[in-house]
Amino acid sequence: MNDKALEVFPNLKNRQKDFICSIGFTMTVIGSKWRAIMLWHIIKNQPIRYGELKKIIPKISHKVLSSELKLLEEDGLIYRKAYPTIPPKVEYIPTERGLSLENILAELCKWGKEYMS
Amino acid sequence: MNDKALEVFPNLKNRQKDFICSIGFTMTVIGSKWRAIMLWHIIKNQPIRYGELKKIIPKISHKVLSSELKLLEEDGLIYRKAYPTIPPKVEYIPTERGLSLENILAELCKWGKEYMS
DNA sequence: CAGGATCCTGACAGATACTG
DNA sequence: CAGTATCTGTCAGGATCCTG
Repeated sequence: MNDKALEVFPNLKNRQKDFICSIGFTMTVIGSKWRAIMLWHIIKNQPIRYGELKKIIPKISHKVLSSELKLLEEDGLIYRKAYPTIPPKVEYIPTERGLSLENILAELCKWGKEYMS
Repeated sequence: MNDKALEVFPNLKNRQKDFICSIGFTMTVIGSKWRAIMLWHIIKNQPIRYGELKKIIPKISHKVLSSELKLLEEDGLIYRKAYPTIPPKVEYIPTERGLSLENILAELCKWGKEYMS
């Protein structure tokens, strides 16, 4: 039942096992406190560097930012391009799969805007 | 900045205060583990009774189901209609505001389906 | 600059039992 | 039937300091 999902999202097995419905599955992928926001900004500002992302989302901690970036990468939603320079430089860009969520994120953004000034 | 949001979603002040972007706001409303799933089934099976919802989402516990229902009600996304009979009967139906999320939920469902069999 | 390593805490979440 | 009450555990998320 979830075999296909686990094939495509290998690290999912460490997070949640069985999804009664596909909404639960999608929410496991983007439903954390920061992941949707991060993916949104990565899409809108690609390529974006670690520090820039931190500036755009100031409230997120380094630990959460880096661990969530890793999860997004493991889920194949973003791609991490590291330049072996000193000081290091890392850029993040969305993958095709990440871009497939753009419409949803845009809708989330739009809906929320109606209740904010 | 969030004054309007707090007006319309009074109980939000107990959950999260400042939203850097509207995606974060929307996710606070529907981004929990169960809330999106619950709202989806309430929309699709309205009016739906407590026990029916529990059957559709078997993995959720009574405690979480009832507390999340209360949150959905406080956020004005669903309406709770209680019949003062014995045994009690309660029906849940989406409000206009709840229905305004239907498209988003449908998209979440559609996206997830592509990765499940 | 872009993180990793630790340590810590409260909110989320589950199990079970009970009730008007 | 539709929930509470209680007790417990887990884990996302935060603070802080360290490093190639």
